[in-house]
This record gives sequence, structure tokens and C-alpha cells, in this order.
Amino acid sequence: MESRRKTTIYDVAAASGVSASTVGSVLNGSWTKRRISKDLADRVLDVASTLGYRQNRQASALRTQRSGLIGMILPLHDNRYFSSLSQAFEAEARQRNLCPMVVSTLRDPDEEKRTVATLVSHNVDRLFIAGATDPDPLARMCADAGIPHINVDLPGTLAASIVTDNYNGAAALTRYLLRGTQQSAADGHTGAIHFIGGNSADFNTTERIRGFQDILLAETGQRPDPDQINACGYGPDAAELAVRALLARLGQLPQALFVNSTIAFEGVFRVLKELPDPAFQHFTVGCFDWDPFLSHLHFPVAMVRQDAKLMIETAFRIIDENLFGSPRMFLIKPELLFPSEPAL
Amino acid sequence: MESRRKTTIYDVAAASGVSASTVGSVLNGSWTKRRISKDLADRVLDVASTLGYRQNRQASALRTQRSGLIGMILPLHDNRYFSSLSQAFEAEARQRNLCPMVVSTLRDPDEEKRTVATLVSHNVDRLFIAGATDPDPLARMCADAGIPHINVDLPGTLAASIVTDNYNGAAALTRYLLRGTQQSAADGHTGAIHFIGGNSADFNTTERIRGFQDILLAETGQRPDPDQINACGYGPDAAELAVRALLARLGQLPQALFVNSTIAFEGVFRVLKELPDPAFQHFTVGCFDWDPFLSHLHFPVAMVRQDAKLMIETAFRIIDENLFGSPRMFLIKPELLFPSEPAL
DNA sequence: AACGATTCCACCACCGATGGTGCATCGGTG
DNA sequence: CACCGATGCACCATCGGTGGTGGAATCGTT
Repeated sequence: MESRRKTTIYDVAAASGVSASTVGSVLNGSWTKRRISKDLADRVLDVASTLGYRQNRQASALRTQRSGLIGMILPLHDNRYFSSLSQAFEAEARQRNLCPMVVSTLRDPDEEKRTVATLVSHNVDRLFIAGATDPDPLARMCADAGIPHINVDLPGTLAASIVTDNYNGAAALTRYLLRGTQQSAADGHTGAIHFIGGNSADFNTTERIRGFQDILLAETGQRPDPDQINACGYGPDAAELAVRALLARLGQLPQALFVNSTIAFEGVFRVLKELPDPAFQHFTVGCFDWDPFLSHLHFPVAMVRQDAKLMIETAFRIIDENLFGSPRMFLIKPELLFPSEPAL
Repeated sequence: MESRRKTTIYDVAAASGVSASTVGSVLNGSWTKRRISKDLADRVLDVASTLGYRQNRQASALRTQRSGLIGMILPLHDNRYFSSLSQAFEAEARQRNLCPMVVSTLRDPDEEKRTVATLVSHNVDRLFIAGATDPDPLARMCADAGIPHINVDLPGTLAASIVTDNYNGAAALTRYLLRGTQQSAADGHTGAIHFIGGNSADFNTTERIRGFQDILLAETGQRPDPDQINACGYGPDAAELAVRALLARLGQLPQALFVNSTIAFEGVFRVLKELPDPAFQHFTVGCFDWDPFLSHLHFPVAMVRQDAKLMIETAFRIIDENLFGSPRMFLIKPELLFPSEPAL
């Protein structure tokens, strides 16, 4: 317990009467290349395990220039989508015998830079830049350090990017909502589809809005009013306020609502749950995000679920094949989870 | 872009015409102790920044025996409770200028050992063992390597443990459920409270069951039947089956249900959502876990929310003050989120 | 002018693993 | 027996910082 310093290859060497370099090569598997006899190797392994030897990765990394670490930054952990990115990232990292370092940067560009600087200092062998507010400076830092890197979830212009096909996902969701409103319209109810949540400075949100607008234009023949779109930010409170304002303005629910995240949906729901059941007769709602409990509410909710696993797998493939250098964008189709009926 | 190797203190030294050790001490802040003139320091800093110098942490770690890394293992990322542990862990780690490494171990004892071995190899300065299936061997590995460590969420016998006060949390939730059943009983409805989910080999679950049983015994005068308790594991499917079986056996909903996690609740809900509204007249339900959407269902759900932030803060305090060595257990009171009315 | 006290910086060993190189030893061949 | 290739392992420089130590230069005193 009080052996203070960890045992090194020198300790193992002394204990087994061989040289440290021999111990080293036995322990890292290169002993066959060095034509070390199996007998000796076994003896060394035995001694090493009784002494509880564990490789010092920094010494190894210093020498070999490979840390065995792989980093990923993301906005936050406490979120279903991002944490599923983490989970997928870890699985792939493990397969490659790399130790994952996932650090959140709180949607703060400065924190992003500090964190990447730290990860660069720790010589991560690769870096995934996920959901970064400002990816390009980060990519530059990696490039300067010679670290393969790739953008995930939000695209950059300096490296390959793996991004959800927000446009087509939003288009599909909008079509679903339109079917609902047409049903309502047949019932003599009028109104419009409204878009709520997200940040219009954010690539994903703008793409979704684009999909939303294009479908409305294509299928109704008219471009939606600007006041049908309210990218009121992330966070439930802003969404709640936005919906209350909308409700006050319209005097009723809109025909349909495109909610841009589960976080926003939380705020929206605070309003919806207060309404009487009949209010939902002519209401269709969809969420560009996924949460299991959203399919359990007392009215149907369509969801678009981003395919975190496929995104991460694709990112690994691109980076494994050294294709990360060209700033290509790879779109990953999200999963569409629509209730069997367009609306109630 | 193609400077291949990263710039070192030797590069900075050559470029500024001073010795490497001077550069080193300037860059790591020890230059005042070494009585290096402010002029020189400024010059060196200038050169370093134009050369884009970044410290090589492995070299530093190798020399100083401090990696600047702090590790935490936990069962999985993709879970509200565990990911809130991660988020709190990161915040505290940052305050201490340590780079967080949070790695999930999938509730697999072997994976736990492998992961801890990896983190030990990377010389994390401290290790948080959160929700480990088998914490003691992990604690031993840390002790052997001289790494301060602490158990979180699940206790061990070899180091301090920070654990939710499951017993009293469960007791409070059970009292809530009982009030609901008493209401129902007053309405002439009978039945029993059932416990669903979790793993009875798991300390947290056994504590919760103990709290559940003790309150029932204390307030109703009789010990609950074993078949009122079904620790059917984590995972929604098992919980769904368990509730279906229960429903079949009772011919109706029990008076109240103690659900041991949101994951289990997902399975429970698949059944509940199929039932007609009147079935909920005499039904009270609580969940030992938290999810925002659970407060939004069409019937009230009581929740017990573990205080991840306080747990992590406490763990850091204990480890900062070097009190992690004695296997004391620190109980953290969870937050009780009960609907204002006991039941509908 | 001589001398001790400061100020300021260079030199160097070291952390632990790695891999190129060198050198015995051994078996086989002419 | 001399020679040679193969076998099996030791020696040593190296990766990039760190911090103890030594010593030159400068300043202030008497």
C-alpha cells in the first residue's frame, strides 16, 4: 500500500535479472520482433504481474508521440442527443484501443478554445469537434498541432463535417404537420404552422427553417410569414414565453407547431398541459429531437431523431481513412418517428 | 501547417537566445521564483506565442508525477442522472484546473477494471468511482498506484463513499404513496403498493426496498408481501413485462406503484398509456428518479431527484481534504418532487 | 579597490518507456 | 579448426519539461 512510487520496467528488470529494454519489449508486445525467447518473456510477464506493473502512458507517449487518447468536445453532457453522441463515441474509441476524453464546453467559444488547447496539450491522437459554436479556430489549433480532427453536428469550413440532414428532416416533419393541418382545414379550421425554438445564428436551425419554409412554399404556394418563425433560443423558458405570446396573439393554438428541440418542447408543454382537451382537436405538433416520454403524452407528437450512432461511426470512418482534411460535408439522415395517424 | 512537430521549449529557447530551462520556467510561471527579469520573461512569452508553443503535458507529467487529469467512471452517459453527475464533475474539475476524463463502463465489472487500469496508466491525479458494480477492486488498484479515489453513488468498503440517502428518500416516497392509497381506501378501493425495477443485488435498490418496507410496516402494521416487490432489473422491457404480469394477476392497477428509475418508468408507461382514464382514479405512482416530462403526464407522478451537484461537490471536498482514505459513508439528501395533491 | 550580497540565468540530471545498434553465444558448414 | 549466420539479449540516446545547483555579472559598502 505504501510503495509510494509505482513499479517501473526498471523494477521489473531488477527483479527478474534482465535489462529494462527487454522488459519493455516484453511488456509492449514487441518482444517477438526482438527475438526474445518465450521462456524469458513468460518469466518477465510473471514478475511484472506479481509486482503489479502498469505502463506509464506519459513516458510511452513522450517517446512514441502517441498518447492513446482521443478527444471529443461537445456543448453539454446533460442532454439526450449529446450524451448519445458520447456513448457512441466511446464505443468506437474502445474498438480502436483509445481512451476517450469527452469534455463539454457549454456553448461558450472561449471555453471551446481553452478546452481544445488543453486536449492538444495532452496530445490527443484525434479530436472530434461536436456542436462547436465556432469550429474553425479549433480546427486550426488541431492542424497546427498535427492532430487529425473532424466536425460533428455543426459544420466547419476547414475540415470534414458530419451533420444531420436537417433540411430534409425538417422538410419531412413539415410535410407531416401540413397533412395534419389539411385534415383540420377539411374540418373548417384555419390557422398556420409555427416554428419555435433554436438559434437562427446556428447552422442546424437555419437549415431546419429552410426546410420548413421550402415545403410550405412548395405545398401551399406561399412563403410563410416571418412571424411564423420564432427561433427564440435554446432553453425551455424562452419557448414557454414564445408560445404564450403566440397563444395570446392568435386567441387559440396554431394549427400546427414545429418545435426545434426537446428542451424547447419542455417550455411549450408547460403551456399545452394547461389547455383543455378540445383545444387539441385541430392541433398537430412535431419536435426536431427525440425523447421517449414525448411519445407518451396525451396527444401525438411527431419526432425527428438524429442518428448519433451513425454520425459517430461515419466520423470515425472518415478520420480513419484520412479523409478529414477536405472540408466535405456528410449528411446523416435522421430517423422520422411519426405517429401512425397524422393527428388525433 | 506542415511544421510536423510541435514547437518545444527548445525551439523557443533557440528563437529567443536563452536557455531551455529559462523558457520552461517562464512558461510554467515559476520564473519569479527563479528571479528571471520581467523583460526576459516578456520576450520569451512573446516568442512562444508567435511560435504557437503549447506545453507537452506528458513530458511535464513524467517529470512532475502530476498529469493534470482527473478521472471518473460511471455506468453510462446516456442517462439524465449520470450525465448530470458528469456535468457537475466537470465544473468542479475545471475549478481545480484539472482536465476531466469521464468514461462509462456499461455496468460491466470487467470493463470497470479495464477502464480503471487505463486511467491509472494515464496517471489521473484523482479518480471518482461512480456507480461501480464492484468498487473495492477498483479502489485497490487506485491505492496500489497511490491515486486518491472516492466512491460515488454506490458505496465501497475501502474508501469514502458519497451516496444518496436512498433509505429516507424511499421512505418519503412510500409515505406519499400511502397517503394516496388511504385516500383511495376512503373511497372504498383496496389493493397494495408495489415496488418495480432495479436490481436487488444493488445497494441502492436494497436500501430503497428497505425504506419501502419499513414505512409500510410502520404505518400499516404489516410487512409487505414479497410479491409486492419486483426488482426486475434496469431496462424498460423487463419493467413493462412485470407490470403486465401484475395487471393480469390483480385484474386491475395496484393502488400505488413505486417505480425505481425513469428507465423502468418508460416500460411501466407503455402499459399505463393503454389504460382508460378511469383506471387512474384510484392509482398513485412515484418514481425514484427524475425526468422533466414525467411531471407532464396526464396523471401526477411523484419523483425523487438525486442531488448530483451536491454529491459531486461533497466528493470533491472529501478528496480535497484527504479524507477519502477512511471508508466513511456520506449520505446526500435527494430532492422530493411531489405533486401538490397526493392523487387526482 | 576589495569584498560580500544580489540578481539573473545556464547547465545538467532526471522522469519511464522505446527502439536502433552492438555484442556475445551457439549451431552448423567447409 | 576457422568461419558464418542466426539467435538472444544489453546498452544507450532520446522524447520534452522540471528544478536543483553553480556561477558570472552587477550593485552597494567600507
